[in-house]
Amino acid sequence: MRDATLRDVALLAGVSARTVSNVVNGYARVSERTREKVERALLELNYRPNVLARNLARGRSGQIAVVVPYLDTPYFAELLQAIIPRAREHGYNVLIDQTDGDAAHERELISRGARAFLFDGMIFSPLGLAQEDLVEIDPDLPLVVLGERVSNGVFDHVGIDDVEASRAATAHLIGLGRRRIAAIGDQPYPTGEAAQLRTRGYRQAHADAGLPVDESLIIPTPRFNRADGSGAMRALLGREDPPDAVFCYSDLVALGALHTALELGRRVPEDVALIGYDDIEEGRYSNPTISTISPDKVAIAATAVERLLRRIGDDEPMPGIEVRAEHRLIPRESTVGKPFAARPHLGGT
Amino acid sequence: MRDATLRDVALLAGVSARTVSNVVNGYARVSERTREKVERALLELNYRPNVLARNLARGRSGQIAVVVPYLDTPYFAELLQAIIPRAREHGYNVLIDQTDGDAAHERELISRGARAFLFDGMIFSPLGLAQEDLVEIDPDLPLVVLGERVSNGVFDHVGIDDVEASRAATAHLIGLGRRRIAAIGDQPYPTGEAAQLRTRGYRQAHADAGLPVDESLIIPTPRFNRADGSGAMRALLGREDPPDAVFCYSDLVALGALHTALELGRRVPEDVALIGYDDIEEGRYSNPTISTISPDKVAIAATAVERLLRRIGDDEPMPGIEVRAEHRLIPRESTVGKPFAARPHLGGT
DNA sequence: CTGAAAGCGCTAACAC
DNA sequence: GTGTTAGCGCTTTCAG
Repeated sequence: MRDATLRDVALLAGVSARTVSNVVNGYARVSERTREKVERALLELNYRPNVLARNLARGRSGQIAVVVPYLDTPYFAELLQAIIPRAREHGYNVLIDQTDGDAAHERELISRGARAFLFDGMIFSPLGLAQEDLVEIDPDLPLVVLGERVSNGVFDHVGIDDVEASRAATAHLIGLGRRRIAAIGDQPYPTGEAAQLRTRGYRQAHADAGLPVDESLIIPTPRFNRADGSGAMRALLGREDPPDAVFCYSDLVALGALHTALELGRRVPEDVALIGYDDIEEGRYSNPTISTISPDKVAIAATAVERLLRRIGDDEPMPGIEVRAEHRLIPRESTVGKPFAARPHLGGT
Repeated sequence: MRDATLRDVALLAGVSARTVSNVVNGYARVSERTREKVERALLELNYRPNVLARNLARGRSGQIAVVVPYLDTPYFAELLQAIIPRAREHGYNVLIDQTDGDAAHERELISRGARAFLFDGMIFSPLGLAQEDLVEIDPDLPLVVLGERVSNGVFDHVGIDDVEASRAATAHLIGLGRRRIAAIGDQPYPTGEAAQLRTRGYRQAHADAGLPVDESLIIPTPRFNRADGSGAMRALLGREDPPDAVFCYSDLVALGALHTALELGRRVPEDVALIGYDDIEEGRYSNPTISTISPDKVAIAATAVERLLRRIGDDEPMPGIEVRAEHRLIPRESTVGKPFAARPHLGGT
């Protein structure tokens, strides 16, 4: 049997479609008697509004898109986990897409998706697209960008202060007495802005401490994953003058680096200390556990959704703003060692 | 400026909406001349079909829902990663939802979502819902269930042979000479069918080897995550007669157990060997790496999507079938030790 | 407070 | 081949 439509309900209740609609959506005041009649009919026919029709009539899709480069990157998975319930609270469904960092795909989504009424707005974590590409987006598309870009005034941007966080991470290593500190994850090309901010913080920490930067210790990697960290670490440890500490641009990189360091017989942190970035759960269970920069993901998710819905709600395009979420440094075993184990102190001068 | 509609294009091209629709959708044959005219108009107006309107007219939503308990569980993330491109190939968008294992939420999705035209079909990995709950679903909802349930004939089911995989995992440990083998992850209640299948395989391996099962070594856990594995391992190692091997019902459980074993000063695999389940990437980078049961996720994803689309396409409800995906056991360091390290052999009698 | 009716933009009989 | 047109099911303006 076909599902009941609004009209069926109206017929049964002996009222017009308009009134049923009012009841269903809680719009205008409906008299007590009418409401009861309608509600009985609603129940009897087990009515469910057809979302498609509703949205067509309303001129919106009721969905927001969340676009990330990779779904199986724990950081994004954890972020999504926080975004979905927030969106749902506000009656929005979440359409997820992964771009694999493909610039064409990212551009396509930005230019077509919203216009096709696939979604009303988008939370976007760009990878393939450089800052300059983002200026060409449709200013009518409600957009919130996550991560390390800076708003250009047309979309909102939410992220942490990457330069400062990276500076703090590097300073933490310096404070522990490390002097040859490598950095894994630089991306010295236009789409690598995220990485470059971290490199900047790394340099700044060195400058603050009056330490020179050995450029050969800054290792570029195509992505921020385990394999990248592993490969870079292997190269670093193969040198005659290996580093005594490494600032990794993601926890995944740190985990890959850790794996390889141990495999090659190095002790962590005694021989080489490691700090990551993102604070994914995995880093709390590795052996040793990974020190990290912890961005406030819940706040990022909540802010992103809140800003996006506000943009969707406003007809006038509103100027893009910049939101800084909190972050903190969490020292764990990969820099400060096991809590109760007796081991030589490496810190101090 | 408002976006161009089909009608605008028709007007400009001097044809009817019908013809434009034909061109856009590649339906009936259109004469070369007309097609050209239309395509020029299409381009000139930069036309994009309104998906909402199209779907309303077609009576479908063009979306499939993928419902998993937790998005930040690597196994699900990896599965989703494989599902999304498959669905997209066929022109479907993927709506993702996480239920947190909440039975009410799961039931709600099953009963309402499709009827509201939110999605045309659903790939579902149930957690809160017991097998018996699934029989009550709308037989008209195209549904593919993932994981450890068995099809009841109304929906399709795709998964691996859990009993056999679990038997093999346990037999692997027995073959290495282990005799006191614990199992972490049992769930002796109606919604724990997944876990129970694994326990069954565990028992079977013991029976095959003529070994008794120490019931106190079967540790139930509420979920399959790191914290569960860690807690269970702590309890096991606190006993006077600790196990010399553990079969963990997920890699996450194994990773948590590993963390705690090392923390308590045990050597893995010398003192206690560990095997997991799922083959998530994390297990290939842990120290030591985790032996595991590897389900063919790509095949599972492809099969699930393919079956679902077939069900969506068929008007007649088709009988649910059972699809078994491949799996294999991957021995890694957590059972067989480091490849080149000199260490005492524990195998043999 | 409620009814009638005009769309939302597209698809797909049904004609010609 | 192509045009006409009646919906898809809901929202919402305009009357009353």
